[in-house]
Formats: sequence, structure tokens, C-alpha cells
Amino acid sequence: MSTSVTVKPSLNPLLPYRTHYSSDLAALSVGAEVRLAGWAHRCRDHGGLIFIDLRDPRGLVQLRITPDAPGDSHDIAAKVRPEWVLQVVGVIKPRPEGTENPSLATGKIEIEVSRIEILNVAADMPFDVADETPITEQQNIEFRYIALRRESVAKVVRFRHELVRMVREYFYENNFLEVETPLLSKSTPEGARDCLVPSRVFPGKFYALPQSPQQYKQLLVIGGVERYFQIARCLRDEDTRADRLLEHTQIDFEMSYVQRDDIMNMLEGLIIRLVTKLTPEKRLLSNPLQRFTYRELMDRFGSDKPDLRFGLEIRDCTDLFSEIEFQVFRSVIEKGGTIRGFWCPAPPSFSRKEMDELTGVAMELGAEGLVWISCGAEDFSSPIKRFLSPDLLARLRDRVEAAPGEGSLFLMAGQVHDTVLDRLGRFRVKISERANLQDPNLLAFAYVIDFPYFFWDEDNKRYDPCHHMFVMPKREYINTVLTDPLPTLSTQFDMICNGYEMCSGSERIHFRRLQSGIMQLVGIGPEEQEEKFGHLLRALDSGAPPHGGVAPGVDRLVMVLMGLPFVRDTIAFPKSQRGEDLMMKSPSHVDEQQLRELGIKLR
RNA sequence: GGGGCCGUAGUUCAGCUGGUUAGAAUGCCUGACUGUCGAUCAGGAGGUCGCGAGUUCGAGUCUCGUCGGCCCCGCCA
Repeated sequence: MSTSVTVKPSLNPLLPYRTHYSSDLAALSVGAEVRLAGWAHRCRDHGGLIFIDLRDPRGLVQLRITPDAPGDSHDIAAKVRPEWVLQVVGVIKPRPEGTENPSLATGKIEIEVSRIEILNVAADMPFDVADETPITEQQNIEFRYIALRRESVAKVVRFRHELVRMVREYFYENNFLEVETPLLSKSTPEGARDCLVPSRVFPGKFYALPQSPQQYKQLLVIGGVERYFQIARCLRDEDTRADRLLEHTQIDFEMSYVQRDDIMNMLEGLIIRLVTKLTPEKRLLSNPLQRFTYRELMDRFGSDKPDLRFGLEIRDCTDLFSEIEFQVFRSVIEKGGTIRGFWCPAPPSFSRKEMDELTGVAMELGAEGLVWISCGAEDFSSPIKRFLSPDLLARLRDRVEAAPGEGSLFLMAGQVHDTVLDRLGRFRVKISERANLQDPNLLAFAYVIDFPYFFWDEDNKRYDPCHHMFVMPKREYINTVLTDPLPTLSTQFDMICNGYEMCSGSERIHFRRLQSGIMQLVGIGPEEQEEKFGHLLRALDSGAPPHGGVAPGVDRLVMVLMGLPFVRDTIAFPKSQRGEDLMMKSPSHVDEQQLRELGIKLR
């Protein structure tokens, strides 16, 4: 039961509501009269003295209400509960010696209250604001307007605002034009599932919400906007993950008369500025950013977006096992397969039981098995110990660059090299978690270049672009890409950080003939080309300049820079994993009348 | 589409191999208290154990289904 029903909010506040914010107060002189407004954060009622921490957007300040405060101030203050909305008039007083609070910016002063108005009460709070006790995701989404008052959440909102502001400043300084592109757009084949919007005027036809402004940005530079940028919402109707949202925000930009490295430099300038200004307490792995080829990363880390904050580098051990009698490895080698592994120095040293668990982890990642060799001070243990001579072990340790001392060697084998690398790469991350190797104060930004243009889609028997089909191949492959696609490398470049892909960018194709040929190659015939992409192809034929661009995601940037575990935390109003807004209850049913106007009948 | 974890007081959680009246902390209510800042002290209220079936003498606990949340695989150029 709350007493709130018996307290009527004041309808006669002093206007304007406040003369100062709490952050102003420390600089004001003692005795100054101020008018403040905000939420009651915490209340400490001593019967005589009452202390209330007042929270406004800029901080906290302690209010002090004595029994001899004017009028009924003391009686009113005694009723106040956390999250009630208050206006107070008072004077700045120094706190008595010994009662200062060093953890508060206003900790040396307090407000001696002469008048207090209750602007509103909070009758029904599902959870506490001042108390940062974790709440369930259900609560977090349904009562987001309360969660947002928590400092832990509010600081992310402020951080994101600062980031976007700096992004705009950066692009304005560099002469980019900020241009908005349509939200009601066109469904295109390939890629993710579209979010569709039915048309009322064209019954049976649908707009699609943009997965990205990809075509519009190219058409803008073709239209003479040499440097374009936009903070763009992008929507994909695919299942979500901890690092993936239904709708997300990209810093979308495109430039003409540039080569790949010009775009990379522009992006790198932005990222370095954001990192140095927003997270000065964190270290960059390298500045300027290191560049890796796709192949090198796959071979060394088993991923095209590896976490570079730690080592655990993968090495090819195939040749060392050519003589071994261990049948599993032998047959793999005889069939042209590969054996790869990495070394994890102790600590931690994994027990037999933990090794069995890790084998289970490896299997869950899709590995066919895991061979481990645990090296102690004197001896070593392994399920294949009887096949391992001291000499072989020494050469193995040498191969995986194991420093002298204890540690564990993990090996995987298989026929398809990149599949083994992929599994081992994921397993590498699992080990890094258990070994606590992910330094939260390190930002391992890096570039990935020289991606293959295509991979062969065995299920659909066709070439599939690694990025998208508007990417320009590297110059030396332009003449051969259509006749010998698979060896082609592209101008695609990714920026990665701490195991996440931050963005993909590239030079774009600006010749119609090449663009048309690539479309043909991925299975889009002339008729479909005209129907879906006629506008773009004609635009390329209208004097399209060389151009390219990239689009880093705001959500992931905020997540990585702040070290948050989920992208959901970076947006003001997140949805559940299934894409439901538990607060607004959307998606929702609509009136029959609305459906009729759209020519839609539900099945 | 598939796998896993979770759902118990307003909130965060505990609750063993099934066994009397389901607990703790915090919040809330009442009272006391003039230097607290997670105020303190005393007392009190508060639960359809997500929902529905089933097994059982007996279900918060076991089984099946269902709803909801989260993580992962698939998917996401």
C-alpha cells in the first residue's frame, strides 16, 4: 500500500520550474537561493531532520529539511518517496565538517529547503531506479521509461548522443552532405528478408523498408553529391542475436572519385576520433589500424572477424602428424585434410573433467572432435598420449610457438580446411573466455582486405558474393571476373573490433557492362535485371563516376566502445528477441477497415 | 525450423532424492528517531510457485503440452 493516494500533487508550482541544475551548485556561493526540480532519488527521514537526494538530468544534490522549515515543508517532505517529482526552493549551505560525501559532485554542500512542492507522485513502480539491482529483460523492455532513469542506462543514451554528434561534426568538417533517403522503398532479391509495407493506392503491391540505403547512396553520388552521409535506419526481418537487431542504425557514407584506401582513411579518421574523444581510458591495439588479408586472418585466427585482443594463434600441424599411427589423423591426412591447433599457456591448466567439457563445447561448435595435449611441469597427458613421442611433442610445441612452461595444446582435424579453421576459430574464443584473455580496456580495431569476391553456394549451385553484387573487383581481376570468378579478389574491406564486424565497405562497380555481368553470374537474368535494377543500370550508363563507401553500425560501435554485452542495451526502446515491443505491444492487430483499404485478407 | 537455460512476494533470488503452515534480502505499510547519504531500530502486510493437463496418498519439485524471456545453430549479401 502506498500513501500516495492521500497526497495531492501541487498545482501551483513556482515558474519557471528551476533556476539551476544540480551540476551548477558546487560553483555557486554559499547562501545563494536556488530553485531546483527533479526526482526524489533516495529519502532518509530521521524524524527531525529529513534528507532527500534530488536527481535531475545532471546529477544529485542532497536536500535538508528541518522541523522549523517554513510552513508545512517538513510535513510534506516526510511523505516524499523515491521517484516522486519535486520542486524545491532553498539556499546553498556548506555541510558540517565530517558529513561531506566525497562520492558526490555536490558532496560538500546541501540545500537548506524553505519550500517544497510535490509536482507528482509515483504510485506504482515495478522496480527501483536508485537501486541498480538487475531486472529481467521483460521488465527492462516493458518499463523502459523507468529503466531509462537508471544511471547505468542513461549514460548509454548520453554516450550514443555524443557519438552521433561527433559523427555529424566529422562529416560536416569533411564537406559531406547529409541527405535523407526514402523509407518506403523497393523489395530486392538476395540478402535478408524485407520488412514489407502494403500500398493502399496500389492494392497487392508492397513497399519494402530499406535493409540499407545501398542503391540510393550510389544514385546520389551519380547524381552529383560527391560526398554523402546519413545516420540511417536499416531494417531486416531476420532472427535477432545478442549482437543483432531487427532495426539498426548505420553511419552511411559514400564518396565519388575515390579508391578503396581513400574510403578506408576517411573511416579510420572517424573511428580514431571517436575512440580518443569518447573512450580516452581505453587503449587502441594499433594506430594507424593494422591491415590483414582475409586469407591471413582465416589461417591465423579461423575467422574473418577475430578478436585480436589475445593470441592463441592457429598453426598448421598437418605435416607433423604424417608419420603418426593415430588412425583418425592419418586418414584425414591421406584424404588431403588438415590438422590445425593452437597453444594456450597456463594458467589456466584444465583438469581432465574440464577437457571433457571442452570437447563437448567443440562438438557443439560443429567440430568432429577435439584432441588436447595438457603439458604439466614434468609430464603431459592426452587421449592420444601413446602416439606422441617426446620429440613429436617438442616439434608440436615449436610449431604452435608455445613458450617454455605449462599449457594446453588444442587440435582439430578435418577434410575441408576452412571448416576446420572456422570451428577452431570459434573454439579459440571459448578458450579465451575461460582463460580470461579478453582485456576490457583494449580496443582491437583492424582492417580486413582482399576478400574473395565470390564463394560457391553448393546448395543453390551458384556464385554468391561475399559482400554484395555492387562491389568492384580489384583492378587486376576486372577482365577475368566474369570468366573465372572464384579466384577474384574484391575491393571489399571490413573493419573489425574485439571479435565483431563493425562494417563492410568497398569501391562500387560504375560500369553497366560489368554490373550486368556480375548480376548474370549470381543468377539474375536480363529480364529480372531490368525489372529490379533497371534504374541502377541506366544510371551507371549515364556517366557514373568511380565511387565507393561504407556504413559502420552505430549500435555496435556503442556496444564495443562501452564494452556492453548486448546491442539491445544501446537503444532507447529495444524489442524482445522475437521482435515484440513489450511496452507498446507491437506488432498488433489492426482494424478490419484498415485491412480492407489495403486490399488485404488474412488467411 | 532446431538445441539449451529460465519463469516462486512489487523487485532480485533460495527452496535437496516429491512430504506439515513456501523462505531470505530489498521494497511497501505503521511507529520511533535532528547528520544521514544502501540511514538505523521495532512491528506489520504481501504468493493462483507463468498457464493447462497428467503421474502420485501427496507436486513449487516429476512428465507432457502451452505462453513468455534470454543464449546459441540455421538465417542475417
